[in-house]
Amino acid sequence: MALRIATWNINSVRLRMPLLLRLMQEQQPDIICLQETKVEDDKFPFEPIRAAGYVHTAIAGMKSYNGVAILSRRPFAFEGPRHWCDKEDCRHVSVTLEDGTEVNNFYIPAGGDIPDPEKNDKFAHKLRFLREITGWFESVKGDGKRRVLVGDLNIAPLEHDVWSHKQLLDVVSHTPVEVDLLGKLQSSLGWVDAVRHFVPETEKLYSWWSYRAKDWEASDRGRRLDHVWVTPDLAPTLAGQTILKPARGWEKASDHVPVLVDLN
DNA sequence: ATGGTCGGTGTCCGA
Repeated sequence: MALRIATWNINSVRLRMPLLLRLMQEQQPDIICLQETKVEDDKFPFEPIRAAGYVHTAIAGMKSYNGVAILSRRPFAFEGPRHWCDKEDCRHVSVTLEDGTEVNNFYIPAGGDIPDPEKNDKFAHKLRFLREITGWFESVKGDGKRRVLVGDLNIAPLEHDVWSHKQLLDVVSHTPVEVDLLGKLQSSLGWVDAVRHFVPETEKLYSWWSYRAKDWEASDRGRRLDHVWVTPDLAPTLAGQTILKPARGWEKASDHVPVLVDLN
């Protein structure tokens, strides 16, 4: 059975409900993983989402910051949110589909501006978060479960995942220390980057463009911060990818665009 | 080298 999964840092699910409905109609994903929903669970806008056919939901939200959600047309089991770094800051939900595939949706800490964990607690948090989830996946290695990992990982690992490798080497999201830790996370279960599976590493690829550029499209100073990974047993089922760049030009756009992957 | 813009909330913080 085919599965289309989408990940999107929506930057407020309430403000961008019309865009979420547009994504559903245009792309017909089976599963949508959202980050930065920025809403408490009792205020989550279930009604329009259910009406669009996404009747299965797993959410973990808080006031003002962070927040993740999995919206699905397929049934799943939800074991509740997981907590990392001794914080309940709504950065991860995972569910298990009926065929046993586990879907993990992460919002990894952005890490602030200064790429030094000694001087910047936010960067220290980002590095610790990466180490903790790596340890978690290493601990479940060998359990035979098929897994998908998606989300705003807030790291652009490859040279051509950023507009200028040289100019971003000291910029949080592309520094060697976090790229190295993302590589260790990727090694934990041998995760396959489902988008780069189809697009050569020599080709520029972005999923985020800053709000601060006068003309995001003309300057095109993007970064690929949003990812879809699958465990090696799922790699043969990969059928396609879409980074929905036009969504950056939608009215009242998020600064991130949806990333979609098709599995057979 | 600098500052630029968003969203949610509250008169700033985090991205």
